[in-house]
Formats: sequence, C-alpha cells, structure tokens
Amino acid sequence: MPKITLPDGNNLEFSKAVSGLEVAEKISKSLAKQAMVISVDDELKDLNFLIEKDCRLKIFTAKNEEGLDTIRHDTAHILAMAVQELFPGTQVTIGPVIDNGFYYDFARKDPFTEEDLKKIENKMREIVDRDETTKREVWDRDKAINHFRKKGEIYKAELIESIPKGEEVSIYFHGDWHDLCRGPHLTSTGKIGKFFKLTKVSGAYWRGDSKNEMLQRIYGTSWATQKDLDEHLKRLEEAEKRDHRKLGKEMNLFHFREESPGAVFWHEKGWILFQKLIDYMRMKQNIAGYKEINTPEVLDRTLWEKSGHWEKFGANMYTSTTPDEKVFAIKPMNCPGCIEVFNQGLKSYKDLPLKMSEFGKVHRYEPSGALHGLLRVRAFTQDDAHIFCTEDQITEECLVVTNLILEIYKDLGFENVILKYSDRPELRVGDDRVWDKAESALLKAVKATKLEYSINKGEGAFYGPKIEFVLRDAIGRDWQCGTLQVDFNLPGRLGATYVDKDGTKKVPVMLHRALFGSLERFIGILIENYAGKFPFWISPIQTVVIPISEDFEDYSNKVSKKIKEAGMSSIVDLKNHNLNYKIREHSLAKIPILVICGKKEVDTNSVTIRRLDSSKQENMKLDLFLKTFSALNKVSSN
RNA sequence: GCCCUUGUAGCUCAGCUGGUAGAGCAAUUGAUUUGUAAUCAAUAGGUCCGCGGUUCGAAUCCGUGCGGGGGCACCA
Repeated sequence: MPKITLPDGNNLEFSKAVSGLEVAEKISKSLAKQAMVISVDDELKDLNFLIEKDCRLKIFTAKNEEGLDTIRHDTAHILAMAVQELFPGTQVTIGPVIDNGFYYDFARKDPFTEEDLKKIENKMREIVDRDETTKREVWDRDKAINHFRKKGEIYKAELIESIPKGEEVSIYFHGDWHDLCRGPHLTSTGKIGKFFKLTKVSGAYWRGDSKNEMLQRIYGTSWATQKDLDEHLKRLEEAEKRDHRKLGKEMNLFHFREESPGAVFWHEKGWILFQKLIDYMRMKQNIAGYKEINTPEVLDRTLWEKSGHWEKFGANMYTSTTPDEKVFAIKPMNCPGCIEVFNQGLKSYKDLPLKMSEFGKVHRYEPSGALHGLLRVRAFTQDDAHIFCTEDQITEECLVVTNLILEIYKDLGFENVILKYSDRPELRVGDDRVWDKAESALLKAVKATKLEYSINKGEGAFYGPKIEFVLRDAIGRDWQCGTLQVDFNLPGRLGATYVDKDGTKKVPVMLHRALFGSLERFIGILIENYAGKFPFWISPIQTVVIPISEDFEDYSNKVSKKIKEAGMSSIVDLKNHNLNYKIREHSLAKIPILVICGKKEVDTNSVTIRRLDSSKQENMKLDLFLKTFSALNKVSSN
C-alpha cells in the first residue's frame, strides 16, 4: 500500500507496488512520455523501479539536470555497446557523465581513428533505432566477478572487486549486451534520441593513475534536442575563435618557438599590454601600502635547501652549474629572495604588517604535456608580494588582500569571483600543530569574505594552506588566477625575525599573494575574455589615424601627435591603400578607435571617428575628442 | 612524462597511390589619391621541422629526435 508524496505535497495512494512509470502515467500521459528517471527519497532510480513502500517521489524529464544526465549516461553505454559490436575484443571500463557530455574508457590494442568515431556514431544511431529494452538484474558479487573474468573483461572484474561488500552489484542489459552499472538508465535505447556527437579520442590512465596502463578514451556530447546540441557545438566554435594562441598570432602580440618551449617571445604590442598591467598593478599596490623590491633570478643551491624548495620542489627547478663548480637554481618562486630582503636590518612589531611586492620572473620546469599557450608556461612573471605580519593580523590581512583582488578583477572586467581553499598536502614542511594554526586562520578569512568557496583537500603549497581566486569570463568559463597563502614555515627556516613589544625576537608569519597570478596567464585570459577586443585603456594600440588621401597626411600627423601628447597611443596609416581597405584592416586588428582625416576635418579642425564594431561615423572637434578619450583612458572610467 | 594526432612561403592552406613544390592574403615595385570592411598590375619569396634509412629518385614511405594540437597525469 505505498503512499507516494510528490514534490508539490500531494499524495498518491496505490493498492499495490507500482513503478515510477505507472505513477507518471497516473499523473499525466505527457509526463509519462517525457519521464526519464525518478528519485525515491532523493535516490535516483530507473523509471521501472518498483515502489513498494511510502516515499517521496520526483519524476525527472530531459529538462531536469537529472534527466539530461541520464540521457548522457545512456549515451555512454550505447557508445560502449557500439564499440564492442564493431571491435570485438575491446574491453569496457568506465563511462561517466561529465559537463555537457560523457566519456567512455576502453582497453584495446589498436588506436581508434577519426574514421572509427564516425563508424561508431553510426552504429550508435542504429542501436537507438533498434530500441532495445533495458533490463536490470542484481547479481551475486562472485558470480559477477567470474562472469566478467571469463568474458575477458578484466577491468570490469576489478571494478566489481572494489565495490564494498554489502553493496548491490547491478547489471544492466540492453538486449544481450550487458554491463556492470550503478544506474539508473532509461527504459530503452530508443529513449536517448539522436542528439549526440562523438567529439574526440584521447589517452587516459586506468583509474586516473599515471603508474597504470593507458586506456583509450572517447569523449562525446549528448543533449535532449537537436537545438541544444547545435547550440553547444556553436559555443565550442565561439570559444575556439577566442583562443588566445590564435588571436595572439593574428594580433601580433607574442609567439612561441622551439628553442624555448613554454616561454613567451613578447612582441611590441603584447609587451605594451604587459607593461600596462604592471603599471596598473603598481599603482594599486602603491595605494595599498606595498613596497616594491626586486631580487636575483639565480640563487645558490644552499638557500633552496634551507627553504625546503630543493627537496620538495626540486623536480620542477632549473639548475645551473657554473665554471667554478657551484650549483645555482633559477628561482621558481620569489619568496626566499623576499625574505632575504626582509632580513636586512632589524624589524620591529611596529613595521608589521610589512608588505613587499615584486614583479618577479620565475622559471618552473613543467611537464611538456602541460604546456598550453600563455595559460601554462615554464617562465612567467608573477605580481607577487609577501606580507610579514603577526598571527593576530592574518585574518584581517587576508581580507584586505581579498578586497584588493576583487577591486582589480572588477577594473579588468571580471565581476564573478569564487574561492578555492586548499589545505595541507602530503609533501610538506613544518609540523602539524603549525598547520592547524595556519589552516584555521585562513579558513576564517575565507568565511569572512562571504564569497562562495569550495575546499580542495590536500592541495595546499608545501609551506602552507592557500586560497585561489577563480574568475568567470564573458562566456562562462572559470579561470584560476590569484592566490593567497598563509605560511608559518619559510620565515622561520630562513631566519626572519622581528622585535616584539617585550623586546624578544619573534618569527613573523608570511602571507604569499599574487593577484593576477602570472602576468602571462592573466593576459591569456584577458584575450579570451574580450576576444581580443580590449577595453580602450589597456588596448595596445588605441587609435589609428587614417588620412583620406595624401593631401591630408600633415593634418593626420598633427592629430596623431596630439593624441600621443594626451597620453594615448596612436599610429598614422600612410600606406598607399584606399579608405575601405584601411578600415577593414584595422578593424580586423581590433583597433578600438579609427580616426579619419579628410578635407572636412581639416576645414573644421575636427576628426571623424569610427569605434570598433560600429559603422557609425562620429565627427567631433579635435579638442573634444582628446578630452573625451583621455577620460576614457583612465581605469576608473571603465 | 603518457596516448593519439600534427609540422609545406611571413600567415592560412593545397600538393591523389613516391618523379626535388603551388594558391590566396601579406611583402616589394609601379600605376591609382581614394569618405567608412579587400583598387589594379608586376616582382620576389621555400634546407617541404632536424637527423638517419628504403629507393634510380622522398614533401610524400620507414625509424628517430624536437616542436605544435587534443586529452590523461601534473599544476608544488
């Protein structure tokens, strides 16, 4: 006699056990048709799940996340089915749902090719057309293990072995094909629809461990409607257009080359951008009371041994042996150098908090496969700073840093920021009592920011816990940028002290923080966020002055000079091309303002401007133009 | 680092199953002096990523190294 409570609070009573589908039918025909999956007391179940006792029931369609995820999960299964039909002997492993789709990992000797993907996709559609009914069975553990072992599915057998004893081992059938799976699944293969696409093949380690063998992963995307699928593919295309590597080349900002993988060759325009960001950050940090310093790039091995980097970070460090047989390391971090500056001269508690900033270029040997344009490099410049303070000051200082970061991100067009808090990693220095202190002080600050945060267990730096600032860009992607770390370890290891009120020497706590994180990376993110169309104030070339014909070159030169005198950048295009050509060329180069000078302008001492992405012509007196755009050239105007 | 894939002119790319390279744009020169997204013509431009091998002959096939891309692992 199950009594079923629906989300709207209404109850339905049945005289005998009913399936989720039957309940849906009772509610409405259309719901029954659209239903994908149900939850019974918040636990997801198949539509055919037999409800025997009182419960809370929700019915999900493709419009719900639960329904869509089930479609994706089923698509992954059908992918596995198709692969095993086409390539007998291929072993199946796992096939979970991910953002926007799913993947499935296979064990097979020969690699899958792009053509194979097409074949598999066609086979998948065939299986959808076959509309095979789904059947769920619960098997005995040992029976299941033996069954899959005998089939040659050693990975599956291993998976079942790792299911905790006492948990159900459920096997799902689509026709004869069957697979170990927790479920839930749709009632038949026809229910999935055909709004899926296999997107890429790649390698992936079994159980995500690089010590294990590599499997072949096929990625796919799957949706409830053709429209959703098309929109998703369009979004991917859109993201590709913004790729900073592509735009960096097109806009002549930077390049990479074989001689130094993962290190940027900045061209003039990119370097202007880089310098503008540094100028801006320097201005903000001056106001916030930071003192800028600079420390050597190459430092003796003994310093890195003392700091702990040699042991804990050595695998990522570049080293150099000099002709006199000394070993130096190229700095992978700025902190030891900064502490050495702190150590010069006596410091008093009255000096704390002491904030020392450094635009330090660091080198880290990253695995070759990790490199990715400006976003993951081996040599980069941090907008680094170290704040020496007392324990009591930690939380307050963390809050001050957070506010500064939010202000800066906002100026650069990012309003949406979340935090990631990471606590002690396995590989670390310092004892656990110290870590307890550091973690609780930082977590307190995290909570005080009132921002949304997540916790990453075990992902802190080797010397202290950290928070990372993640910003969301114009097309909804998340990027990790700034970082803030509490460090009770390094100052002590490198002998930093201050004289406290009572006249004794104490070891300060150090906060490490970088707001952009890496200038290189941040510029990559900026390029993608703005699709190369930077706000006026950071645009590397702000104006191009175009004379209508040779007769107006003098006037154009004069206008360009005035623009530069007003603090903006400007070039004059004197090439032998017509106006249309130049408009097109500079628009494609994403110049924010084109300044056109012809007879009319000379006669009235004015300019006609054309803003990027607008075909409107705006004529204005030269003075007004200079005034208007000088104002726009200030950060606060954005 | 691992799996797959890829490397031709400054850029984007073509070059079928082996017969030492082509286009468009850009560049240079000349003509044209242009009013809001490509004026016309001519010229020049390549160690086909490096190194080995197979072959009478290699951009093309094989091996290897390096780089790029997509993932995995890594992101301290």
